[in-house]
Amino acid sequence: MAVDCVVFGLDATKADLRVLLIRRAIPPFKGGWALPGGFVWAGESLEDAARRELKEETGLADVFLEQLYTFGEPGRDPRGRVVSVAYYALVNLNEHPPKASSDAEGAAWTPVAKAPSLAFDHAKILETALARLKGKLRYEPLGFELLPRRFTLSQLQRLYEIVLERALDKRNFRKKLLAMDRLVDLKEVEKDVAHRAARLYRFDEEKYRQLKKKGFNFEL
Amino acid sequence: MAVDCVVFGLDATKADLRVLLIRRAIPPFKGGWALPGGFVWAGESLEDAARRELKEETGLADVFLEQLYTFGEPGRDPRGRVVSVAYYALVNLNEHPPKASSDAEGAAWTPVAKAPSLAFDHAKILETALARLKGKLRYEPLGFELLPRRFTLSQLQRLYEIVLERALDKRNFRKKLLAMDRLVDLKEVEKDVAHRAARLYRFDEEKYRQLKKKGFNFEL
DNA sequence: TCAAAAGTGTTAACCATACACCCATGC
DNA sequence: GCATGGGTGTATGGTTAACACTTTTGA
Repeated sequence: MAVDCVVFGLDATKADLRVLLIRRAIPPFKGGWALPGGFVWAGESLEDAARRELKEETGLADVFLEQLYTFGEPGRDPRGRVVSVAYYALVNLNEHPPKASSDAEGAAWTPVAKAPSLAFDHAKILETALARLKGKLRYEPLGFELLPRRFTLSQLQRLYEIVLERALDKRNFRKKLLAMDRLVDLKEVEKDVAHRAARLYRFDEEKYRQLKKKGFNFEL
Repeated sequence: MAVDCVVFGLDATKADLRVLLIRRAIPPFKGGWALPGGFVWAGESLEDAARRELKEETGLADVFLEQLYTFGEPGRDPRGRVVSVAYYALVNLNEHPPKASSDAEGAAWTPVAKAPSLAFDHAKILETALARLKGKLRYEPLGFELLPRRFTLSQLQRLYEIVLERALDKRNFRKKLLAMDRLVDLKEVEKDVAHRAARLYRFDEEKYRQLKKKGFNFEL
């Protein structure tokens, strides 16, 4: 019984979506790239195991984490029958620089488009996670997890464009998001930018939870 | 490592959604109601295990089956740590009368609204499956799995109304579904009904698969 | 003064919704 | 002939989509 984590991060400056990979320190696939993960302990819940492995292997803690899918084909692990429950996590890359430790000889934020070949069936897990992220972003405001707490509307739009892989109209995007009334205008602007400074916003989680309970629809 | 199955069936005549429950033949919870399921064999995939258990305990085979969620809280099974991968299945109740066998002393189609208390954390699994069914029905044409191969538009509408738990407008429903162009008019009508006979349709799976590849949207 | 990104409204097409009556059939 | 459910169209309001220019700032 194992868990694996697909951790997505957004590099706001370089405009690409990245995934956190580790180099395996132990066989099988020693030295190869893989998703962070490992075996579940006896008294531990699956989500706790995922968070523990994430912490151990990459230093990340307190991130958005959700169950993705369970992979259990008999031949997926050369050591024998290992069923793995995959989770996906979303983090803001700038606030969460990863550091390597114990099980992993290193961790690296790799652009998803350029991911190397991965150990086990991790390529398939990554693909499943990407599909889920794209699907979910369209009707739930997951995206905020990938941004800093204070962000501009352009950053938010860029995020949607990167994940959904298509261009969005600026005016329509703003209209729609502001109409959703989930954003709080912080009445502040960016500093030290070489162009007109943009307003900063934050996501209003409280309002979001209330509306979600009522069955509100957040489709983009 | 176990699997459990939430099998939904639609009783077209009585207009309710049912779930297939078994009476446990062995401890723990002997004699209590539970979802069909059991342990995964060594060389078997998770989905194969789910199908096997379904066949053994209820006689059902060749049904629509999809992974739902994995439940792994340490205390969920009194025998010790058992992680269970839950699947949900959709069947047409009239074409699939269940029969009991081996592990189960009986299987019964129970209206979901009146489900008895269930063994293990099966109530939670059922709840999760219901939420998934409702959510998915809105943007994927899952519903056809619950109907006979040949059905009327009224049957289809009733299904949506039962699962989504709200009334739908007849004219708008027909317009929308016919516009989706996923239904084949069989140029036949019902027989032996005490009112005007309705046209029969079938679902066009081929067209559906093609459109799905192109990212078409089936929202109702 | 230039470059770079922020910010802002209007129009037209489309889609969702609300709504009521006649039709075919078996009893 | 009546009860039952089948089948049909239109008008309105709201939502989405397309589209271009001015503003602010720092270098």
